[in-house]
Amino acid sequence: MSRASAGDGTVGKALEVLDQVASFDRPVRFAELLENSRFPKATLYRFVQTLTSQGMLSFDSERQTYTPGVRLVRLAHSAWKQSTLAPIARPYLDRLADVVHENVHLAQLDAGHVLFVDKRRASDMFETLAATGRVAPSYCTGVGKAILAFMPEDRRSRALQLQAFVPYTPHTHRTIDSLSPELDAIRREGIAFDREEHERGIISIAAPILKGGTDVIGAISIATSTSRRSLDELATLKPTLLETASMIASEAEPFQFPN
Amino acid sequence: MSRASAGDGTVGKALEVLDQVASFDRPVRFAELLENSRFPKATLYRFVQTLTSQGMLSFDSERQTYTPGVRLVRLAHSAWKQSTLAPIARPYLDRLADVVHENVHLAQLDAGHVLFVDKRRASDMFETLAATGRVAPSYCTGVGKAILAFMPEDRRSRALQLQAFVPYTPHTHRTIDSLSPELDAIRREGIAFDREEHERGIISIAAPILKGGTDVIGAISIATSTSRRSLDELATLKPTLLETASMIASEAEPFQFPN
DNA sequence: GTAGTGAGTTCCATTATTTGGAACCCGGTT
DNA sequence: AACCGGGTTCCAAATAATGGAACTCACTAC
Repeated sequence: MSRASAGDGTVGKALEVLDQVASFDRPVRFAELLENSRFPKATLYRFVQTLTSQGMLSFDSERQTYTPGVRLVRLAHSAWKQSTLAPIARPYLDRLADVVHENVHLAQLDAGHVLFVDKRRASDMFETLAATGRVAPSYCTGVGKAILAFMPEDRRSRALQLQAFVPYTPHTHRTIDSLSPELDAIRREGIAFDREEHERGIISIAAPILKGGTDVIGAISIATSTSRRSLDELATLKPTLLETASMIASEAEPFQFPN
Repeated sequence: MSRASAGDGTVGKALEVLDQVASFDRPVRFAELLENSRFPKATLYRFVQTLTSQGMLSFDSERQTYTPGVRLVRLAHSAWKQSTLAPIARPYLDRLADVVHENVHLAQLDAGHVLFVDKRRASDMFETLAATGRVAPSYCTGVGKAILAFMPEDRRSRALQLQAFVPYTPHTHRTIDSLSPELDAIRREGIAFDREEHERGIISIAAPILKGGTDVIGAISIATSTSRRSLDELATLKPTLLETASMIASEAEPFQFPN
């Protein structure tokens, strides 16, 4: 869970606190933060004060709770437009969603987690916004495995180290040892499947987006429910998916994306 | 432009740098930052290093440029869901967009700027995501003026102080003195209009979202182009807009939102 | 080919900020 | 009236930030 080196001075510590607040996913009281914090009361207090005064946190004085602040929304807009595959991939996702009439996801990796940076939904057009920025584990999602499989060895093992291997469903991989052979297979096939590993009844087919044919910079997937489609049906979409991925990759070529 | 007190120590300074990078809205070289920075070279350099290592900035090593980092996208997801009117307002915006078949915006104020936190578009469903988090000046937009008009006197004058009064179009207010009477009118009417003040050919009608009938926590607007509708036609939507605003307000009642 | 230039990077003694234990405040118990 | 626990403030000691200057490296001009 912890990011980079804690050796990033005061700023790193403050951002750690910010992450902590965000990780609650609900308004949180100072005391709750204190419990789970490595910082002493006074120190944590000052951080929270600073972050609030900076608009990175917002404080509800009636309930005495903190939530991530609106300033982040502004900053993220800029981040999304510039550090993300989303703007480039957008037209391709549109087309893909149009053709397959299923959910389409675009993901990148951030500190060992799959970060959904864009989404198309066949039916519900508003889910999109709410889903952007959501994170999911990499070891049990299609996009996650697609990215993992094509990462350079050292980064992969570091990313895997961060995984908790929570058994979400009966099909979830429980150890690195059971996951590794599948990653080898994904590397060979160029395609990954999510076989109800993260959520019961949800399956997906995913392809890595490979810059220069080798470096993963993200992944796209088509996801659906077992009631709508079978894995075999999804498999027939492999050529379409791969083609889309490679088009995105070639357009992204000139840029450098975090991976 | 500057936020809060600069007295927020190292963290505040680092965030200032982050804002600076974001404000470029394009990949930016270290030297460019240095030019417009109040920090000496070595200091700025360390900030940029720290922020990059923290994932708040991302560095393109080929071009030697910085952009806001993906970590922000993750954090913003949480912020958007919790510190924003968006989740509450969502169903109401949907309904409103359905009825009027025009662009519908939801905005809040962040450090003197209008921050669009959600959007519905009659025609293009994907604009939404790209538009969220965008900022606009408050003195020349419908939502901005609606919010300004209902802010407490002291906050309003502080917010106005931050405005540059850039003359975007011939109709843009050029001074506080020309704006003030209109704000008085808006306060009386409960409704604000954008009469092509920000962008030629774009008009809107906006209503504040008033918590407890008095405290502005945001605004909604219906925007369109002069080629589609006239100001008078927009004016007929006043009751619908006001009703929607008040419904959002009453649902938001129990929470505290930054304003 | 060598001096010059400018962006980016590192060094390190000085300086300013952060740190955190402890004490304090205050509304709500017992 | 004493107690409690979350929240807030204080301040001397410890630590991290600061920034002027020096260095590297790629590129250009002469």
